[in-house]
Amino acid sequence: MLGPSHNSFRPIAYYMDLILYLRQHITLSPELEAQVQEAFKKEELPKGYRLLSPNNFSQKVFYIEKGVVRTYYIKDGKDITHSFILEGTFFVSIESAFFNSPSPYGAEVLEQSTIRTIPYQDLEKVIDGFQPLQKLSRLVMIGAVKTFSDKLYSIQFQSAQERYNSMLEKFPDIMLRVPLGHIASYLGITQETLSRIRAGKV
Amino acid sequence: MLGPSHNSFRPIAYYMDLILYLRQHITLSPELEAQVQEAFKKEELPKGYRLLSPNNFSQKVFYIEKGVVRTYYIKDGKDITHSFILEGTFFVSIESAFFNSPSPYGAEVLEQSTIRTIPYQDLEKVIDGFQPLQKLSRLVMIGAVKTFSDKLYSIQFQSAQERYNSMLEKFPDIMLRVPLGHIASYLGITQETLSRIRAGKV
DNA sequence: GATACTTTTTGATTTAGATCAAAAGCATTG
DNA sequence: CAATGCTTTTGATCTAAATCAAAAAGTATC
Repeated sequence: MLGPSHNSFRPIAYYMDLILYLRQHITLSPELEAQVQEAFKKEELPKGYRLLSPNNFSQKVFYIEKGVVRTYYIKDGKDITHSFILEGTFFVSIESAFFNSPSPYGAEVLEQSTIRTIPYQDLEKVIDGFQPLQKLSRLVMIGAVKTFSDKLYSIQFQSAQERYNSMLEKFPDIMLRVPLGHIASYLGITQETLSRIRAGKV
Repeated sequence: MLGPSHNSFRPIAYYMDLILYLRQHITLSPELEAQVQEAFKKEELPKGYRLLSPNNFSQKVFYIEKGVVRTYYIKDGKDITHSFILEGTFFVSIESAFFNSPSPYGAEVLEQSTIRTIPYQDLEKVIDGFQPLQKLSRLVMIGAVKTFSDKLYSIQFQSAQERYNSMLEKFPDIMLRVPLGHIASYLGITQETLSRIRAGKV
């Protein structure tokens, strides 16, 4: 799953239109803009809507204009949060789109969200036709690598307490928007431990 | 640190010339080939050679034609292996090259190696000039994302024993080429624990 | 406002793996 | 082939966080 690149200074805007997002990063010709508008289908999705199910194929690329999406997988029957994806972020199942295998992850909408969707094949065609998009797509990938690299570091080298603290610092808003259990599994700890950390009983 | 994309079926070739590598993935015009040959400086580096030091800047992009490189960082005074990089792989400090901050990681040569080097700025220029390279660089990024994603999964959800087993399975050669201590820190465990696992005393 | 359901907290116990310390194996070198 | 310096293994103890179980708090429903 290619997720957020939280590292890039994300404005605390609760709406990030796709075209505006692109304009922030590259110069859009009217032609490209039209193609993007056309190619990315826009949908309003309700809380709980399942964008993809674990162990299924999905070659769709999503862009969150508004809302929160959670990706997760099922390990030993338990639901583990893999990432939270906020407005202004692309995501896609790496496994499905790039490696042609089923996605181990599922994705569900946590709040009523506005999401734009495009099949990966179509996106590739659009990208190939426009130089600036090629550059942007590389940047998006770099952001994703950084995100994973940072998360790996935190899981491998930080204590539960440290991870909680830095999450509070980096994403104070997410802590308020999603239930504790999801936060805990995202941090790689149990809900009980997270509860104890919050209570300072640790 | 952008590391290996082990997922892509890497041949057990102990030499992977840069041009041959590129030819496997894209069509090289004679012009592009000449530019690549020119731009990537080739060096023979001895065991122990330090390609980059933790907490320094380095905007260089490396490609391993032959040998093994280890990236690591220092956590609480301890040297922790972050990745092993084998022949046929590009790597670069994400932090330095893309985010303009010092690299938390160092990199050292573990065996006498043949390595090609290019400043990131120069590489960007070459990439921008050639459509096929743009595509390839996206693929390399995707591979890196997958590698991190997989490693994150294994650290977060597999036991030490499981991680050891899957490493044995995926990279039997690496286990024979590098000292145990490096393997252990790469797996996120102590050398003692790894030793016990190997002895089946766990 | 009592009933049922969900989420969070608290408590007791267990465990995987870390830490500390030392012994055993293995190489290199003079 | 002793002497020295690594690398790996073994042993004893400790600890962060998991697990299991239940209580408390919060929210929604009739």
